[in-house]
Amino acid sequence: MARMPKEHLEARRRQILDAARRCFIRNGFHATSMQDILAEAELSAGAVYRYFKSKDDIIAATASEALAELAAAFEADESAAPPGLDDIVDVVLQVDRPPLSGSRESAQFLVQVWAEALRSPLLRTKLQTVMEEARRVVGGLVARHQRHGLLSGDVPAEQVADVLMALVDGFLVSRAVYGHDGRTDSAAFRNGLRALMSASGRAHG
Amino acid sequence: MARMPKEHLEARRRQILDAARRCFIRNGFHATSMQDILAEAELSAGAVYRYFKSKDDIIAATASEALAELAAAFEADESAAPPGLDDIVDVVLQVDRPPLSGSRESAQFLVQVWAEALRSPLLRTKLQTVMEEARRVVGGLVARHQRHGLLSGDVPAEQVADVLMALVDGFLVSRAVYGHDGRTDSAAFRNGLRALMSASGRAHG
DNA sequence: TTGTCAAGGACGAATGTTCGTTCTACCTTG
DNA sequence: CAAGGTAGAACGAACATTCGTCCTTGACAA
Repeated sequence: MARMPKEHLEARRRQILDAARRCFIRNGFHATSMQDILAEAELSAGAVYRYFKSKDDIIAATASEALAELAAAFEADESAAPPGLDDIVDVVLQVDRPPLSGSRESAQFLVQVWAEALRSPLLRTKLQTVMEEARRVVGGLVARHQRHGLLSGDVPAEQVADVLMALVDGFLVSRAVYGHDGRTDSAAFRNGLRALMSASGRAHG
Repeated sequence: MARMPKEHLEARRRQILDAARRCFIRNGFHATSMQDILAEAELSAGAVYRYFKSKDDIIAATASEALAELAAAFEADESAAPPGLDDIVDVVLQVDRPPLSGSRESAQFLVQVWAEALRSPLLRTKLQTVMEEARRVVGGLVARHQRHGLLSGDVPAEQVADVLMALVDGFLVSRAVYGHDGRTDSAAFRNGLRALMSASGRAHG
């Protein structure tokens, strides 16, 4: 019996997933062909189909991985020292797998995942689960601030959490679409958010 | 000569674009086939190809239309009475073409457009142009608030504007992915944002 | 250590399908 | 009735996937 070390099996999977991810970022899930992935991974069709049973399988695997990284970034924040509410955007900066990409690519891939979630009920459910958990984490953060009197307790923590989550998503969109200019600099973003958070309560024209 | 009334030509275009848009929302640009569009529009291939020279042409037309609607929503805000900063999200609620969809579908389509902008330089440029203009409008709104002392003048208006723009984008993502629950209710969202904006300036744990 | 072997792994041409698009014949309209 | 509009079959290209073949690997006996 010539069974190869299981680490090589995992390495091949990684090789394929990374290549596929690069392709998906470049062209989206459905405009990249299998041949694109094969070329990027420098493997033959037969080789790839040994590790994944279909293209949809590869799509699901890469998307799930991205969501898992996003979830991990939020969960890491829960146990860590509670940051200021205006640091929330930095959470997404942790979502970044070194060998592949800078944070820009991660943001771009997440945009593709959102789009795909609109047509794949399974992926959609996974995404909703991850964001539900993230909302819980951020909601706890908000509630803590409310208890410390740093934030009005009149408004449900969840509503504020939803705003912060939207900020994260919106920042990801900016980063994905506009790239690395001032608009996607997290420090400038945090600065703007801090200014907004210290506005006088009644803002009306 | 049997030239048909020009209004019918425009009506056919509209019919095709609307059908295509519905398909694109349902399945994304590249997972919907021409046959899907033909069936949805209840037209033959020959008919559709009289009005659009390719599928990419249809994609570009629908995407441009969506961006134009987004731009119009922002520009409408510029001339109108200046709303409170926390009303900014309502701007996107105007981006909604009646016969086609509720605001949910518009949000879903915009997510698809974002994803497509990552692979189409032309669409990307258009999107950047629209958002640049929107940033100018929102930036002016922020500057006005700063002049009235409702917002600190220490921070560049653009940075605050970027945060608000991200809020809009993030709200669109929520609306697209999660649908019509509390999280996508603009009133609740505005409520949360208002709470956040009246936080004490030093928010740190 | 080294030679042998069976099974796992990789390849790439082949397959059937589906895609976007075109073409020709027919119909409708002013 | 002529020109514009429509239909739907037909086309080649490109797609995801499979298959037969060959190569590589690790286990094991000597």
